[in-house]
Amino acid sequence: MKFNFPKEEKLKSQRLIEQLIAEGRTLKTFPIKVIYLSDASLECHQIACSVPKRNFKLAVRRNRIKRQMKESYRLHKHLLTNNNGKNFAILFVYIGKEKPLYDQIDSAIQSSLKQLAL
RNA sequence: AGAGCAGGCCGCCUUAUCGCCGCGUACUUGUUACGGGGAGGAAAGUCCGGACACCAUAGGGAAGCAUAGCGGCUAACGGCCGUCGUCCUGAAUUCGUUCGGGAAAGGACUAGUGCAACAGAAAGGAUGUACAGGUAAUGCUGUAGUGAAAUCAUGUAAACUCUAUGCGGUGAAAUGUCAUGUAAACCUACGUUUGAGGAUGCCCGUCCGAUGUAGGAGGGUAGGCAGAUCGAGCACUGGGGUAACCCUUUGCCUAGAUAAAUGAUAAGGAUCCGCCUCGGCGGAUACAGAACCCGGCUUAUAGGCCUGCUUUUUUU
Repeated sequence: MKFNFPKEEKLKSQRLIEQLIAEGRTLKTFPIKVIYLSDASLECHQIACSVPKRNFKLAVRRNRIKRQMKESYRLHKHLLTNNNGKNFAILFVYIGKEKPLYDQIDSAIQSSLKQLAL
C-alpha cells in the first residue's frame, strides 16, 4: 500500500476546477465539505484542498489546515482505490470556523472517503 | 542585586515513522538508489528608493506630488552618519557657562492674503474718554489708560502662499522565446497617405497609422524554457574614516515553488507559569508563511541574553 502523494494527484486544471464547482456534487461531514465529480479524462483521482479566507485571516493558519487535510487524504486514499475505473476530481473545503485538531480532520476525511467509495 | 531609560542580539531543541519540492552523483535510465539542501526578523503593510523590462516618444508648458539648516555616506532615497542652532531634562558652576541624556514637521512672513486668546473704545485702511497744547477747521499733537504690540508694527508657513531641488508612464499576471494552431488566417461593411482612427492623464508639440475599426463565421489554448536566484551576496583578514561607510586578503554558494514544496503524527527534553502532599501533575512557548531581486521605513512580537547610562539598597 502506497502512502505517497505525487504531483499527478493534485488537481491543477483551472477548467476542471470551474466545472467541479459548477456541476460537482457535495457531501458534508463536519467540519469538512467535499465536492466531487467523476471525469473520464482523469488517469487517477485528483484532489485539492481549500480553506476560506473569510474564516481564517492568517495565511499560516490556512496553510496548516490545508496541509493537515492533504496529509489525512494521503494516509487514507486507499479507501477509494476500489472503484470501477471511475476517477474523481475532489475538492475538500474546511468549513469550520475554529482551529481544528488533527483527529477531527482525520475522522471526517476517513468517513467521507468511505461514503465516496460506495 | 533590584528598578528605569536607550541600543543591539536570539527567538525552542532532539529522535522515530510516513510524505512534499529543487540540486548533485551513480547505474541496471526509473513513480530507481544514495548524498546533500529546503521560510523570516519582520517573509507582513506595499509607504519610499533603486535594479531590470516594456511602451506608436519620454520634448515644452501649466497643474500635481515629494523634499527642506550645514556637511557627508550611498546605485539611490523621503534612509543613515556627523555637526550647528532651538526646545526639554540631569549634574557641575567662578552664575559667564561647561558636561551628559533626549525631542522634532529648523528654507522664506523687509511679495501678497489669512489668523492672533484675554484685556481694551479700537488689533489695521482705529481714534472713544479725561486733561493739556495747537488750528480757519479737523485725533492735528502730547499725556493718562488696555495690552507682548496702539499708523511703530510683531508672531505664525504639520495657514494659503513663495523660493530652491527632484519626479515620463506601466510593473514580473512586465517581457522574451519554444511548442501547438490556418492564428499577421477567412467573410461583410466602413475608411485610403489630401490621414479613418489612435498613443502620450491635460494644453502645445511629437509620434503611430491599413497588420485599422465594427460585425459575422469558425477554431483552439491557458503548457515548457528564459526572466528567476552568483548577488549593490555572506563570513573573515588588514587598512582608512569621529561615524554612516569605503578599500582590501582569504574562503563560501546559502529556498526557488507556480491551484503554489518547505510538512504531518508520535515520543522525549528545555524554558516559563500555576497547584500542592516537594515529588509530581496541569498548562503555556509569541508575531507570523518566500512568489523577480536588492537598500530602507513602518507596524506586530511570548520569552530570553548582552552593552551603556541613571538611580536605590547591601557588602568591603
